[in-house]
Amino acid sequence: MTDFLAQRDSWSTANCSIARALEVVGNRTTLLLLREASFGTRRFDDFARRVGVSEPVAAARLKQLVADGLLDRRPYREPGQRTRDEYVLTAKGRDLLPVLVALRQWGDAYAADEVGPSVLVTHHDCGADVRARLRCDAGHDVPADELAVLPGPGLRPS
Amino acid sequence: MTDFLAQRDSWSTANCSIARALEVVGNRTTLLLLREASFGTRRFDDFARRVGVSEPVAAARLKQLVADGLLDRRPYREPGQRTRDEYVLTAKGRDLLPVLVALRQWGDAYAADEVGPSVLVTHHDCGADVRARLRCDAGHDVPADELAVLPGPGLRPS
DNA sequence: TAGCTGGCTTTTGTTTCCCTAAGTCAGCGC
DNA sequence: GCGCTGACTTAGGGAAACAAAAGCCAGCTA
Repeated sequence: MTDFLAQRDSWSTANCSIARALEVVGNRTTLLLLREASFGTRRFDDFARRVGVSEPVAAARLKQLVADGLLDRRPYREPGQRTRDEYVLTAKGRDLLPVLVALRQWGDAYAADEVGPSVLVTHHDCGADVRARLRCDAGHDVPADELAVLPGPGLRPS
Repeated sequence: MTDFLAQRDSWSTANCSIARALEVVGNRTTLLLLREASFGTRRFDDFARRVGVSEPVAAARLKQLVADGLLDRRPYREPGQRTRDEYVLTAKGRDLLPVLVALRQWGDAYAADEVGPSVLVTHHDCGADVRARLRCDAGHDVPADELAVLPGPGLRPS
């Protein structure tokens, strides 16, 4: 980490994966729409109402999420209803679930109601609470102070 | 999940932990400043330059992060230099690391350079890559399709 | 004590995000 | 074929976030 920090100024943040991810989801409304999609919401006006956002904004953000490949838009038909479009998470969108779980976990710990969180996320198979944990590929749980940051192959001089 | 969705409209998102977390960190610059803090950056102008943000914005966001308890501001002194203030992560701020790791992971997978990510996060003790994983308290790894969402104690009627 | 440097603040202007209110359009039920 | 409903789009405007440029101030160094 010390070595890393010493050469920290030799490269730019142009290739930072966090910054790039935030260009796609770095905005409140987008993440809340993904929350709703993960809850199973599919219809346009449900998204707008449940997220608490106006229709023009919901339309613009949903369109962008489809363009970015996080949501899939496809026609569906309920009996006795006309054909509609629904929005469902793609694999790319589902892969953001750890971000949402980690945010919820932090919010539960530091910004929740006194009575507790409004939503519980559990493991469907066993009923236990689900958390986002840092683990290394060798299988260890990794506390924050055991993280090391190193320059990677995509490092660019600034 | 189906039961949950059926009653989804009976409560509001006023007590959503994700929304509350996003009121603190739901903005690109704030998360990038926390990224820098997690890399070990401490000085004001290093934050501004490395995040790529103007000084007024860096000053405002850092002040807010201190007010929110994610960063601690304290005086320090390098030999031969005058006293300065530095910004270091608090426990509350460190608890956001899973969010940053999850974002980086997603960015590495879907938005990284062809040559690879610019930064590697590893376990200091064993050198293996670190990831944010969903795990339940019973110890199982939880894939996205095994998540269940249930109403919690802080649920509010809308 | 005069200058230099780090760490901000002030000013001004632009862009992005979001709102409300109203309008459009397609298709099903009647 | 007429209205209704769901799914948007258009128009107009306010607030927040950001940038560039410049100024201020404290405390070392000389």
